[in-house]
Amino acid sequence: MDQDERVVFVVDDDPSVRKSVARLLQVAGFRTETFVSAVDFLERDRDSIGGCVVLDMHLPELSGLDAQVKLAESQPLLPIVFISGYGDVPTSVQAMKAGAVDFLSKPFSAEDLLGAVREAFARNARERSSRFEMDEIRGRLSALTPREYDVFREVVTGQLNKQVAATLGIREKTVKVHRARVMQKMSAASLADLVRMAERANTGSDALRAGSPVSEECRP
Amino acid sequence: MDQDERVVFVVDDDPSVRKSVARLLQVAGFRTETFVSAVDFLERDRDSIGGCVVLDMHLPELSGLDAQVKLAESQPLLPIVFISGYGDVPTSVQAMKAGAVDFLSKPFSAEDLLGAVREAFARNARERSSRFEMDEIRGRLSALTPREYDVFREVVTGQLNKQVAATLGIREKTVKVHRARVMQKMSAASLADLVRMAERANTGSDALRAGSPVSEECRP
DNA sequence: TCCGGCATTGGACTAAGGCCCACTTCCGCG
DNA sequence: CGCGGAAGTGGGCCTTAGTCCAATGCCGGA
Repeated sequence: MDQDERVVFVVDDDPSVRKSVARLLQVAGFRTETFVSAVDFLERDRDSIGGCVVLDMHLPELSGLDAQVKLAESQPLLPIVFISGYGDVPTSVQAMKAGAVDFLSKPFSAEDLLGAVREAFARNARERSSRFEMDEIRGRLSALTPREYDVFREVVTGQLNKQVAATLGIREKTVKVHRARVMQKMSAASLADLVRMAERANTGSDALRAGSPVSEECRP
Repeated sequence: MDQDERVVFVVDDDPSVRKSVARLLQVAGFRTETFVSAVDFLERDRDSIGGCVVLDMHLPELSGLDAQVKLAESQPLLPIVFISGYGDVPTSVQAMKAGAVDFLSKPFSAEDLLGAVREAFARNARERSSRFEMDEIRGRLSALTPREYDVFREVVTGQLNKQVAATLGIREKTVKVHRARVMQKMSAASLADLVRMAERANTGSDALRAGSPVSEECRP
């Protein structure tokens, strides 16, 4: 799913735009797939496919913004480059706030589109590799038995075996056994490794949540 | 610099806008300061002040976008809420790409402005606390002697004292001494703590850089 | 019912880390 | 030129951590 599974999905109801955009991207070396509507596109199986979406803002049935929301809910997260004929400011701002890579007004230059698509690819690659890493860690984490997980949590917060034993109400000896198994199952060469894994497994989901909730700090 | 040092800086060349925006924010409980031009604002001493900026896009001398760039170069990083009379799409997109919180077209509703300012405050608070934490760590880090720093780097990658001694060409005994001092100076209660500090000290500057550079992954 | 996974503990032993104290060398600074 | 900080070295002692082998009790599935 690595190299050639990187596609630019072009979604526009105007055949001439689809054609010209697709050609432009193909000439630049991108693989493309075109869709007439967002609904069509969303029906396509996108599992384990990387790349990005060039999405027209004004589509029948499902608008660009709605498609963006739907896309954000599904896996894998494909960055969006919007293109729009008579784009208005609020729409473009909304799109950018929702994480779009760029918002190009037609007519746009080839350089602008290619630049945006490249940026989208880069973003997708980052997102992808960080997700891959996290899935890897989570997978190993799920292979831990409940008790091992208990020990894991305590250990990565810096507790000594003795302290872990006290909190869990077991012998220090037992903690050692669990701990050794944790290190094995997590493929951690050292405690430092384990701590780093714990960090990623957390910061990952936090990062996704960050930004939206209106917390306490926004009060005047 | 905590509670009351949170100000909304309102920058607009139109007196009536300044007045109404300031009043609106004050009624909502925000402290405000108004400026006629971006140049004026940039001259103000903003050290250790939190809050955000409500910035008009169309200003004489220095435009909103230019002011945004200048502001991004200086400390502290104040989130920007743009307001614009006849905003065009490319400008708004550019502003959002450069990290603006929102881009409101005049006339805008009180709710929209207040919502944006609250979001900006929240973002500022997050940025601030993470920066504070990082400064704290960096400060301690800079208190380490060169040798201690060497040991620190090796230790947080999970090397055993023996291995550290080998790479540095010193006795394991000496490593232990340095290591102990590192733990003290960094106020780390455990190796896990130390590793986490090392992570933050790194991810911090990385996070700021991320997003802009066009790396290798963007090729088709 | 028997087997395997899980949790638990024990003993013995080695390696590694932490702490206390003392001592030397080098180097810049007053 | 002496002083102090930084670095390196050493011994001793204790605590922790890691490892190998072994064993018990529990529970659910074949």
